[in-house]
Amino acid sequence: MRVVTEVAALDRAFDYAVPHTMPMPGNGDRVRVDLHGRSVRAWVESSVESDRDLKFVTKWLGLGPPPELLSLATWAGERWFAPRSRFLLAMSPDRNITVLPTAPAMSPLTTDVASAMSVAPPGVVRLAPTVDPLSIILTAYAAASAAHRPLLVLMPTDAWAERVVGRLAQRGLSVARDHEWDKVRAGWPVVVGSRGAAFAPLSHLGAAVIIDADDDAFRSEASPTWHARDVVVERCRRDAAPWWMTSPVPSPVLLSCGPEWHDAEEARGWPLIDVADRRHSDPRDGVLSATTLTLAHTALDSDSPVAVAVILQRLGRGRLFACVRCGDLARCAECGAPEAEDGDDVVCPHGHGRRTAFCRSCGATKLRRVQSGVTTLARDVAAQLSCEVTEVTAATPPETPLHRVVVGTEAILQRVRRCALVVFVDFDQYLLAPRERARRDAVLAVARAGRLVGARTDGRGRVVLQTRRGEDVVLSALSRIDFSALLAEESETAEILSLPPFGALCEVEGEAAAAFLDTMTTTDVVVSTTDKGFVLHADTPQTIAAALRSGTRPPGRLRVAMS
DNA sequence: CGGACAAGCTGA
DNA sequence: CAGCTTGTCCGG
Repeated sequence: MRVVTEVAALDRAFDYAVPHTMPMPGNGDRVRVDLHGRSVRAWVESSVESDRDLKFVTKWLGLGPPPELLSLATWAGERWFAPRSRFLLAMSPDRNITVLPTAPAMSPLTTDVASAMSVAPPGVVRLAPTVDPLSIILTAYAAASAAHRPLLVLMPTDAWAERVVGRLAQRGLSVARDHEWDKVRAGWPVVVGSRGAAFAPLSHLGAAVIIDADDDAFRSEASPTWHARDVVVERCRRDAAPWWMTSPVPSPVLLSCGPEWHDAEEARGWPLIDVADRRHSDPRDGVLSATTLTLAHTALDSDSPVAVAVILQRLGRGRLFACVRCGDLARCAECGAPEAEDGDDVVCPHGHGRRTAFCRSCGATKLRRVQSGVTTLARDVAAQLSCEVTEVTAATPPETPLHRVVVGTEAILQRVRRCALVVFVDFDQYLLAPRERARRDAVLAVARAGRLVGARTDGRGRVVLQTRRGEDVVLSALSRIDFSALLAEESETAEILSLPPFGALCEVEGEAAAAFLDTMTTTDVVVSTTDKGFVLHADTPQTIAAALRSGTRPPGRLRVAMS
């Protein structure tokens, strides 16, 4: 019997004999074996016999992934240059499971549920942020039940997944959460989860749905940096199952996965968006502009428990300098990054040069160090609105009671369900950020904010973007709810730079990186250096993975992040 | 990865 | 030469 061990550094198969007293384990099952003096857990890969004198399997531990998924783990390992065991672990239960419950039959849709279905065919669905995705999920369920196979649904957060479970159960569907491993493995009709559910142990998919597929939450932040979108598309391809993936503004990578569909009335599903241009505002105004203040007071008159959410995208760790007179932040003229102090000068942290310290907005020559961050902002907002505020960051415990005004980072968009007004205090932090992704992040943040305030057709909530920029492609796209120019530009940049989906890249970092790359024998990848390490470019991830496999790993730390 | 095994060092 | 450290090898 051939097994794959849990030892990540040992990504190869070993053969063992099964004792006569033990029933023959199935492929994918978990067993315990002795390996070079230690006892390790392993997955059964195949039952091939060997004529060598083999050690015996010590114990049968329980069920593992269905046999059909073993090759998916191999595929993922090759795709993201990682040991198979990492993915087999993601498909396995966290405790030993030896028996499975009996899965309920797939119930047909009742007529009222069927009438709530959308007609979107499989593919990428451009779905305005406030539009309820349930109709897409039900459409996919209909497809899955026709094939008598389960539906897999991925939501960006666990909280949202939990709400979807409730709503589907209400409609009479038998739903399992992804962490209910035994139910999933037994073939429950619907499985709902977040990113990790991409590896849910279903032998075959009937259909799959990813809501908000462009959300960052779908990429594993730890190595291996796999993406749920790619895993689900691959699973659907293998099972010949249809998939639906939604995004308010589908990225070029998402669009490369399949055909795109959208509603002609799309703009109605976006919130009302106001652009508060602060270029000519009185420098003595506070952090909230006059326009914002008026809207905030209207919002406070509403019956929404949380009325106003003020969001500051977290600033970099460096010290910030602002004009003593008008308060404008010292920023690099080229890349927009906040500048740092160096003697009497300020310098760009990205090496775009130095200049004598003066304010670009009002010409004053005196800059002072300012505290950036949520606490300062909260104090200023409280003073301007003369009311109590609650600070909300990722560190805020979920049970914290909220005042009617909340101030904080983007974590607010996860923490607050509804409010009347969302204010992006310094929207330029997105627009001026040097990162390639910043503009997309800006639009997605506004889309998320839209879910708190509701659609423009409801006419109640709104989103305010405070800016000092005049012409900007993001601002004009959001004002008109027309993202075609933005998408064309994004796609063009990706094509010119050979970024996904037009090419693949991979970051290689760590003390062993340089020595490791030297051992590679392939010439199909282009290696360039960055401040942190190296970036590999090639036509596909498979090309990069093959190049990496042609090398040998020297001792030392090595981090490989494949796109 | 981490156990096995060999070779090297130390002190009585 | 026992007892311990350090380094390399390799796993069924």
